This record gives sequence, structure tokens and C-alpha cells, in this order.
Amino acid sequence: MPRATNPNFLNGVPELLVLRLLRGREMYGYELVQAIREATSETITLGEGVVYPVLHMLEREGALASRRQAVAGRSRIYYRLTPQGERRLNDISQSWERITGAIRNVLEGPRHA
Amino acid sequence: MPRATNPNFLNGVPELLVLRLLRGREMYGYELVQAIREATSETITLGEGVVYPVLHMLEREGALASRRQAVAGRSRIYYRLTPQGERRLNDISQSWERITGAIRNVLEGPRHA
DNA sequence: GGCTTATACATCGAACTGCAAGGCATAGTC
DNA sequence: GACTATGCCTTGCAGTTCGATGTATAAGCC
Repeated sequence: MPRATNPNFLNGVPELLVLRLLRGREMYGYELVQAIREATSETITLGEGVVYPVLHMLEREGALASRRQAVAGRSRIYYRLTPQGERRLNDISQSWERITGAIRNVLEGPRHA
Repeated sequence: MPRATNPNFLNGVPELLVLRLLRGREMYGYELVQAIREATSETITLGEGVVYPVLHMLEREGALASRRQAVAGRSRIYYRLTPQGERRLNDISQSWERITGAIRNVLEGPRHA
């Protein structure tokens, strides 16, 4: 019998952060790398080697749409959330809270009235 | 220059849960598998294939000590936290809270006064 | 007696992340 | 003309986690 499974658990935090930061305003990859560092006060630093593959994957799956723009001789690719991407963000956020909530409960102890 | 790195990030949740549950009372592997399921209200289910290797690794590194005991024809291996294991638990817990706190901040948005 | 389920240990291969490193190109600065 | 910052990208490695599988005993059921 197949085991009940936690769908990969806590992975996908980079994906979660990227989706969340793209909610509301479009950004390009390099910008996201720095935004993540700032938004987490240096706690989380994702390299380009993490962010770009995530962006490509999310676009391939329809969660993001992109737009090319030249700026001062440089070519930026701006990404924005699609409706599907917003749904995805909501799903992952919820899942994230369920799981970290469960862990938090365990850490805080069985009962500390 | 070497990139600043987040030390493996969010992995090691099984380890964290095992250490936490062993704080205070000793348990054996099979018991831990179920305790984790119950303590998280079925949110997190770790198979034996996850728990046993973690136990072996933690013992090998001195965070756990074990004791064999026969119960009703079955042989159980009880694990308990060593002082080193307690330190390890504290470190990981702190790190866990720093990181999930940072993520929570991002999820909640830049400012929602 | 024969079947299934629960207890209890264990290992292995596959899959997936995430990371560091590196590569390419332009623009600005000293 | 060398170095840094910006901006894109890919690849190989290492570490986790997962699911499946294996072994053995005990207990319940028909």
C-alpha cells in the first residue's frame, strides 16, 4: 500500500518567495535575487542559480508570464503573475502555513497552558 | 568570491522533530513515527525510511544514546538525548525560527499597518 | 490451521532540491 | 585597461526525503 505522503514537504521555498514578491508588481531575475535578500534581512540569500531555474519552470507551467525590455544596453526579462500563478501562490502559502504551524506546535511542547 | 549561503535552509525538519520529541523522554523508532503523525495531527507523516536513518545518524554524531530492551518478544531500541543533542536541538530550533520568521514577514507583505 | 494486521527493526534506489561555480555580454569607474 | 556591477544563463554535485521492500515475531479472526 502506498504511504500517505507529505507532498515534498518544505521544499519550494524559493518558489514561494518568488511568487509572493511578484504579486502586485513585475520584476526581473536579478532584481528578485536582491529583493529576496533585502526582504528577509539577509536571512535568506538565493543565488541566481536558484532563482533563474525557478522562473523558467514557473513560466513553463503557466504561473508566470514574461516581457522583454531593453534598458541602457541591457536586456531585462520582467515576470508577472498570471491568474494561475496567483492560485498557485495561494495554494502554496496555505500549505506552508499548515506545515509550519504543525511544526511550531510540536516545538512549543504538548501543552503549556 | 564564495557566495553567502544559507546552511541548507529548511532541510532537517525530520531531525528537528525527532530531537524535540526525544527531549524529556526516551522513545524508540517505531514509536517516533507515530508520535510525529499524532503530534502534527496527520499533517506530517514520516515513514520509517526517514526516521531510522535520522536516528542512526544522530547517534553516530553523539546527539543520541540508545538502549536495547526486549518487550514481549520484540526488541526495541530506546533513544534519548545527550547533552550534545540538547545543544543541537537548541541550535536548530533557533535557526528554524529565524528562517521561518523571515519567510513569514515576506508573506505578510511589506507593511499592512 | 491459515490469513491478515500490527509491531519493530532495517536498507536501497530514485527523485528532487538547492547550491556553488562558471560562462557570456555590456556599461561604468578609476 | 582592469575591475566592478548589472543582467542573463547552465551545469555538476551533494544532500534530503521518499517509497518500496525485506525480515521477524505476536496477535486477532474465521
